[in-house]
Amino acid sequence: MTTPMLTKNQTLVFDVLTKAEGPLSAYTILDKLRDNGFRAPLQVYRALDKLLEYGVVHRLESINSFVACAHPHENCHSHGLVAFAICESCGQVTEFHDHEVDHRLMGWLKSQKFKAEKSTIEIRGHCASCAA
Amino acid sequence: MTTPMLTKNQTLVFDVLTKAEGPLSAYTILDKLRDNGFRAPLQVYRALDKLLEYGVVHRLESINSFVACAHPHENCHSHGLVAFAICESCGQVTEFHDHEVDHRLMGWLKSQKFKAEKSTIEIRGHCASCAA
DNA sequence: ATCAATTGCGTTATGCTATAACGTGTGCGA
DNA sequence: TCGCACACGTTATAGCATAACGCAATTGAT
Repeated sequence: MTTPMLTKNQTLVFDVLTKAEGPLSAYTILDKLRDNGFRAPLQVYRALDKLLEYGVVHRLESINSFVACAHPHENCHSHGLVAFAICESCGQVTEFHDHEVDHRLMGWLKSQKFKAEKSTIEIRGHCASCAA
Repeated sequence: MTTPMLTKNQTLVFDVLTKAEGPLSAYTILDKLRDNGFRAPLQVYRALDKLLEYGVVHRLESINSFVACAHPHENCHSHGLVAFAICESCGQVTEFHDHEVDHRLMGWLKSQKFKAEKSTIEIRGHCASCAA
C-alpha cells in the first residue's frame, strides 16, 4: 500500500511524533497541538487511525502510546512483524525486525489455521544506558 | 518462584478467570464478583497484580483483558516468552510458546545489551472456526 | 510482651484512554 | 444536481487504571 497525501491534521500529528524523542500518548499529542487548533481527543485519534493504517506510525499497546515508524521512506507493512524494545527508565523505544521470528510465529499460526491480521511484540526492560 | 497461598480476593478473581471461556476485563471481573462483596475496581486490580506476579494469570495488553494461564500446575514464568493468538470474532485466546522465537528475540536483546523484564507477544486475527 | 514493619483490605476520589453520536462542509463522479 | 465518501469539529460518555487515605491482621525482632 502506498501512503496517500496526508491531511492537515494527519500531518500535524505525524510531525509531532516524528520530532518526539520517544513514544507519546494521544493526550500528550493533543496538548502539543492545542496551539494548532486541536481541542478534542478525537481529532488526534482520527489522525492516528489513518497513520496507523498507512503504516507510518506504530501503536505501543503495553504503554498506550504511539511512535513514528523507524523507516521514514519504505512502508513498514512490508517488513513483516515489527518488534519493540521499550526502556522503562528512559522511555526510549527501539524498533526491530527479525525474519526468523516472523517465520516461526507465522508457521505456528498457519498450523492452527489462524488468520493473523495485527501483531504486537513488545519487550519492556532497561536499555544499555539505563541498566547500569 | 513458587506460588504462595492465595488470599480470599485473589482466589475469587482467579476462579472467575479460570471458569471464564476467554479473557475478561477488570471491570467485567468486578461485576461478576459484586455478589461476593466486591465494590471497587481496586479490589480486582490488586488481586490481579499478585496473580500476574505469581504467573498464574496473563495480561493481554492489546485488549486490556486478563486470562488464566493455560498451564494450571507448572509456573508459567519458567516457560520463557508467552505468546497469544486472539480471535477478534469469537474472543477466544490460545496461549503458546516457541523456544526458537524466545531464542531469537533474546539474542537480539542481548546484542543490544537490553535487559528484558516483561514481554508481550499478541497476534490478533481470526481463528480457524471464525475465518470461514 | 510489645513495637515496628509488612501485607491485605475497603473506600472515595480522580485521572487517563478511547469512542459514540451528532452535525458541517467539501470534493467528485454518476 | 444528486448522492456519496471523507475529513473535520463538538459534546458527551464509556471504559480502564491508580492515588491517597485509613484500618486490621500477621510476623518477627528486641
